[in-house]
Amino acid sequence: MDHELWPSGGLRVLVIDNNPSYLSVMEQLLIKCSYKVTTYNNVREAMSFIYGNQQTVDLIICDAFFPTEDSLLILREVTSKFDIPTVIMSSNGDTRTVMKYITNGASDFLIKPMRIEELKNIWQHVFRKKIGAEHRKCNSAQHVDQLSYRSMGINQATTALDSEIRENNNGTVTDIRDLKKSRLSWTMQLHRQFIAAVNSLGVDKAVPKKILELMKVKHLTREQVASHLQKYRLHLRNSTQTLHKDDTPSSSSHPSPNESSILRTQLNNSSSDSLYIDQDGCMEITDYSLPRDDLSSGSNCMLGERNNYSPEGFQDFRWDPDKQGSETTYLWNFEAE
DNA sequence: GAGCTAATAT
DNA sequence: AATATTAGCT
Repeated sequence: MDHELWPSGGLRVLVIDNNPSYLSVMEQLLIKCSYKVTTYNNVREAMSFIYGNQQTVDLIICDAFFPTEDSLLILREVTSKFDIPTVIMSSNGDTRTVMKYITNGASDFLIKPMRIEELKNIWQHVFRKKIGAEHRKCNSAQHVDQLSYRSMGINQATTALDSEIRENNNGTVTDIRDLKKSRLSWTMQLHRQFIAAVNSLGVDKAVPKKILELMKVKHLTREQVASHLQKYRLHLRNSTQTLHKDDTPSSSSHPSPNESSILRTQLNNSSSDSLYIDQDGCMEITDYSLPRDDLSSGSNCMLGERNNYSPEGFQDFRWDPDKQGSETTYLWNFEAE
């Protein structure tokens, strides 16, 4: 692995704060920590600088401006387009605010006034991102990564790696914070757990809250389940409709799919023992028993992680940020016509 | 507040 | 295209 990781002159940090005097404070502190510093006191200029220098900005420190949306905007933009680790700073550290930024991709949240000790440590976010990216690219080369980082004397990086990237036997990501993208990806696995929950409740009795409880997935929200459920029901309607279409061409329509508890789902991946293919080329879920790795089973996802607030087998969702092949994502196959 | 649906935003 | 969020309603 080629790690031209430490830029010779120090990591290049871009600081954005609407208060110029605080900007210079930050600058001095950061220079003491031997970073290279660029400062901006307004968002627009900062953004255009980022666009022009995306390869040479290692880290962004951005104040949470009063119009919250500004810093959120930067955050989303930067994390989604350039993948530059971004640290938010603010004097207001209430949980809700912090959550907002963290869930939108912030690498860290620092509370003003900044202590120099904290700034000394922020370099690790740069490597956390890189490690994360490479880790996802070549799963088999984890050790190489760790070794090379270790050999570079970046002990904290490996510590961070060990603690931040946790996977269990199923290859399931165990903590949301390992994932940089902020959008949930409904993988086959996650969808199966969803289906299992829905089925064990009964299709008509399944509501987001109950499903969420049954799924036992850490950090999954009711809203996300609701959204998925909405789409799932759409899918159900759609496929039952297409099943019945053409038999009553003009006279009546049947908008009510209150059919059965038969669930038709179509999967883009034929590797499941609980599925078979029917005439339509659809796969039908025939085994409603719960998958081995989700609810009910005696499974306990213990891998000695520290913040495991789930003694009873909670999982985090498994989303893969750079899935190109999408071999794990669930596909809704609607009729093209 | 929870849930549903449709519409809209990202 | 998939997911998230919002609005209007029960």
